[in-house]
This record gives sequence, structure tokens and C-alpha cells, in this order.
Amino acid sequence: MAGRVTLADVARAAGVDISLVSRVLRGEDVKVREETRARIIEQARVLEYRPNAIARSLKNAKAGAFGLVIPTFNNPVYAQIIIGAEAAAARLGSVMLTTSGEGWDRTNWLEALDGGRVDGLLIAGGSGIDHSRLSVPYLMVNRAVPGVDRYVVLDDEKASRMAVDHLAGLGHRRIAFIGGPAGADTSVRRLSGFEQACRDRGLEQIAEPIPGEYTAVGGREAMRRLLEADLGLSGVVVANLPSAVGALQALDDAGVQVPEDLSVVAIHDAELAGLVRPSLTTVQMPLTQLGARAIELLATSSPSASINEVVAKPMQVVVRDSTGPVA
Amino acid sequence: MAGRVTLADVARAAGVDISLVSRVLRGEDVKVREETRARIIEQARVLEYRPNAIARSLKNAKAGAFGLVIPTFNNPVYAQIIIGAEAAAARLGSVMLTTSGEGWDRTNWLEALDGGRVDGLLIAGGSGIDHSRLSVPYLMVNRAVPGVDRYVVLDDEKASRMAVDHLAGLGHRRIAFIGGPAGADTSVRRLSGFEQACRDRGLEQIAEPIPGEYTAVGGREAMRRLLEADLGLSGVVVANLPSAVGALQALDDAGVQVPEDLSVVAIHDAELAGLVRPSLTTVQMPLTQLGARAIELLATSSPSASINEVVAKPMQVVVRDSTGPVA
DNA sequence: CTGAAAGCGCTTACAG
DNA sequence: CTGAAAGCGCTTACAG
Repeated sequence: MAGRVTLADVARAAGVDISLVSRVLRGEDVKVREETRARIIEQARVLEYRPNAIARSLKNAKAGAFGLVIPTFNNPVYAQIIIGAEAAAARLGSVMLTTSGEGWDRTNWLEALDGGRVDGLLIAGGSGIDHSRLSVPYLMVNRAVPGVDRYVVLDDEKASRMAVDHLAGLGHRRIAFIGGPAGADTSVRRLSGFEQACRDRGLEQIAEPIPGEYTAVGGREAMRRLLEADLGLSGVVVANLPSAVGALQALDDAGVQVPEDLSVVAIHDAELAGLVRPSLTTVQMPLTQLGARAIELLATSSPSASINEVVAKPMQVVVRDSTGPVA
Repeated sequence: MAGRVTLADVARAAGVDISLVSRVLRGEDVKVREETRARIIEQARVLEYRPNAIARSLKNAKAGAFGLVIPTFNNPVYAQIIIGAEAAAARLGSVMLTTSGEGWDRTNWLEALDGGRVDGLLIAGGSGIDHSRLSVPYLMVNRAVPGVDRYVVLDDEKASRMAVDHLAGLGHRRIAFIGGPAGADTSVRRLSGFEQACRDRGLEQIAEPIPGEYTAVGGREAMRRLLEADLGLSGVVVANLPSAVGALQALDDAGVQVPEDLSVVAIHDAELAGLVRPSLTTVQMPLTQLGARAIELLATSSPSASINEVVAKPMQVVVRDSTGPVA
């Protein structure tokens, strides 16, 4: 609670000029008498001096921080992106997180983060804002919005293909896809990957979109509709994890045995997948690396350069209890 | 990507002094000729002027932002605290979130947030740091560490009592408590509430601590031990939600039917509770209000005042499928 | 080896 | 009604 100790206070206490204190304290390579240096450091310690980051930022025209905007903290997918971003930022500065979703209105976070408080902005999952209004370099993460050419995404098509391959490898031939909301481009790419994989294998392409958002409730509803349609399915690929959990509920409600009657694979892995019963087989995507790469790109690229990158780190199918050989 | 437009640019374009621009743009009650005002506003618009929050903060000695430090984004409990805090802060400024846990080392976030970047710091779930080093007003949220007299918590004892009451109301007499890690004071209070409730009802006090942290794995392990001990239980209260999910897994593995053979109640409610099968009966605590109240207290109280508050908002048992009448 | 001065982009008395 | 000036707490050429 000490607070308010400035360079001037330390300088006065040590009997030197503030400029010298500044140099010494930042460990700058400056020729000072060892005695003077010691005095300065000692006084800074005694007074509990802590540099004012705000003043430093103003002078340097550099905030030393990055912003990361997340739609919601309820989706475990984002937790992994955050971890990657924070790790990558460790040397460059800090990461300030904000939600674009609940709790306050659309533009509030924009005001908060677009006034020099951060050196760059990572926007995860889109957020319906007008990017042209941003005065800070930004980068879309895991979402490529039309007209915005600064984004980094994952290989969503490949994830779907891996899911189909896994099921096909177990002998499944009637496989459906429960896709994300039409607005999300990740869901468009995952659907496209699914269709490709089916075409390659000569399988019928059966797809059911999730109404509304990428949620458990949406997944449950989509699964219900598939069951009603009675398509003779033996496998389902669900485009995201919470929705897959919802699908599992619908199956449980309908008395359908997983994986005996139907195998389920979800895209994206998280602890949740291992917690539900039956535990979910998933395609693990490199979310941590996505977060880390996003910080790297933001920190090193020119603010006006276009960035279109697909993070091509290894992905893998995590086999759990929701998939098995076709009956 | 415009960037770098300052008050001076607008002033030049409008042919006035920067001080006038500052006054007009902040909507200050200043007597300006309507024509001049219009010219200033027009130029600000044309140049896409955005105030530099850093410079403003330095001048005002006020950051206009609060920091919220969270141990992990993997626990849904914190998501609710965040929503409450953001809503309450909406008029006061923004909320900057940071993790104290994974991704970087212990003190990194401290440097990031303790240099004038925020006007106050909310620290959720403790974080093993030395509070005396903080130069910014802080408040512990949901954790009362010995020796720190600035905290706001929930009524953890009452939550346990409500859980026991619910089970007792269903006829249960042999009830165990799976508690949190010894280090967490929330777990101490919940255990104490459990013991009290049992004493009041003349029930035996059976408690099993969760090894390690408040996690699903810990809950599973604790449940396993309880099963091994073969105590003739009919009900279990689990001190936190992820651990309860773990406990459910242990029961499933052991072939114990929930709620037919054993009823389970978890403290804390979140979507996850409705997603697992069987869905979990929980005690819903006012986490959103906790977050909101924390911001309020931080914003309005003197930095040196001691704060010891228990948020006494309504709590309720959310009955789902994991509890039923004793066999 | 150390100091004096300018300036980062604002806000706010104080003048006119 | 509008402007000139000081100052928030730093950093960094430029001097000595």
C-alpha cells in the first residue's frame, strides 16, 4: 500500500538526478561509480520504488502489453488459447484479457483496449465489431472474417477428415456431421473437410447444422433431429466439444447406446471430454500453439501487413469410450 | 489502423488550442461558440481521433481500469465471478483479467498490473503472493488468507448446511463430505458447515479430504477411498463442482448407481452440472454477485480500510438427477 | 561519471 | 468564449 513513490523521491534520497536513477534501475549499461549505484539501489529498495508503467508507456509509445478478447470464459477451448498466448508473451509484456460477450456491451472493451493500453489486439472468435475503427494492430484468432486479412486459424478441414478417418477405420460407413452455426467460419471449414472426406471414401454426406451457437443445448437439439430422421447412422462427427456433450445427452435420453449403437467423435479436446460418460473420443487441435503463434505474429509483423496463416502443428485423435467398431 | 492522431492534430485542423479540443471532446460543460464546437467535433471525426488512455491516466493519476487475477480459466466458477465484476465495473472503467497460474511464473502478472495500469486489484482464489509488496489497493475474492484483512467471501458454511439439509430431507442419515485441499480456506469453511449441520442433526461426521487441488481427478480419488472404506453411506456432499464430476466417475467405475445407491450433491452450480450424467444436484452460490460486490468494494473503500465481508445473497439447491430418497 | 532539459499526450487551473 | 502554461512520471539525447 506504499504507492506513489517516484523516481524523484529516490533521486532525492540518494542525492542524485532522476535521470541517473532511471538508468541505474533499468540496469542500463551506464558508467556509474559503484558507490553511487549502490546508494541508488538501496534507496529504491528502502522506499519500495516501483516504476510507473503508465508513464513509461507514454514516453516509450509502447504499452508493453497485448490485449486478448475472448467471447466467453465458459468455453474450455479458449482457456487453451489463453495459456499459449500468455506463455509466448512472457518476454514481450503481459496479456490483458477481456470478454466481448456477456457483462457489458459490444464496444466497451474496445474503448478499454484501443487507447494505447495495448500494443496489439488478439481477437478470438470474431466479435461483430468494425475492425476499421481499431487504431491498434489486431489479429483475428481462430476465425477468418470476410474482408479481414489478418488472421491465424487452425486446419479445421483436416480435423474433420481425421474424425471421419477414425470412424471409417472402425468400419463405419453411415456417418453424419453435426456442424456449427452458419455464422462461424470454423464450422464452414469443418463441414467442408467432412464432405471432402466422405467424397474421397464414397460415403454419403449427411450433415445437420447446430441451431444457434456452439453450445451443449444446440448439440442436443441437432442430435435429436438426426435421431428423428432415422438415417441408419453408425457414427457422428460433432464440430465442437460442448455440442458433442449435448449430443451425448440426446442419445442418453433416447436410449441409444454409445458406442454400441452409435459412435461419436468431437472436434477439440479438453478435460471435459474425459469427464462425461461415456468419455468422448476427440480430435485434439493445437490450441495452445495457436495462442502462442498469434502473439508472435502480432509482435513481429507490420501492422498493415496481411496475415493469413494456418497453424500446422500436429493434431491427433484422442481415443476414449465414445467410439468403437461398427456393430 | 489510423492511429497516432493526437489532440494537437485535431486542434491544428480545427484552428484552435488543444485545451479547447480536450474540453469539447470530453463533453465538459464549457461555453464555446456552437460553430467552434461543431468544427472541433467534425475534425475529430474526420481524423478518427481516439484519446490516448495512457496519457489521460498519467495526468489523472487514475487508470480507469481494475485488475482481476484468476488462478485458472478452466474452472467454471471463475467465469461467473468475471461476469459479475465486468458488469459492475462497466461505468467505472474496464476489467483487465490475468491468470496467476499456468503459462508464466508467479510474479509476472504482478509486474504487469502493479505499475499504475489499474486502480485496484481483485485477487481471486489466493495466489501465494506477498501482498505487502503491492502498491495498488487490492481485495481478495472468495479467499480469506490469514493476515490479510481485505477480503470478500461467500457463506461457505451455509452452502454445506443446505447440502446436508437437502440430503437429510430425503431421509439420508449416513452422509460423507468430500472436502477441498487443506490450503484452501473455502474448503475449511465448507467442512466446518458440514460438521455443524451433522452435529445439529445428530449425524456422524464423515469427512474425506480431496488430495491435491480442487480437481476432477482429486474428487475421483477421494470417492474411491470412501468406497473402499465401506462406510455404508447413502449420501455425499462434494465441496466443489469439478471434484463432484470426478466423484461421479469413481462411482460409475465401481458400478454404484446414482442416486439409487448413493446421492451426490455438489457445492457451486454451473452448466457443467447439467451436462454430466447423471446430472448433478448442486448448491448454487451467488458468484456473480460476489464479483460485482468485489468491484464495488474496491472502488469505494479506502485502500487502507479493512474489508471483511460475506456476500449474503440468496443461495439455492438446484435439484437434478444425482439425489433421491434414501433406499 | 553525472546533470539539465525536452517531450510523450493529455488535463486543468489561470489568464485574458 | 478561447489560449498559454504547468505538470503527471518517466526516458533519452545532449552537455559537461
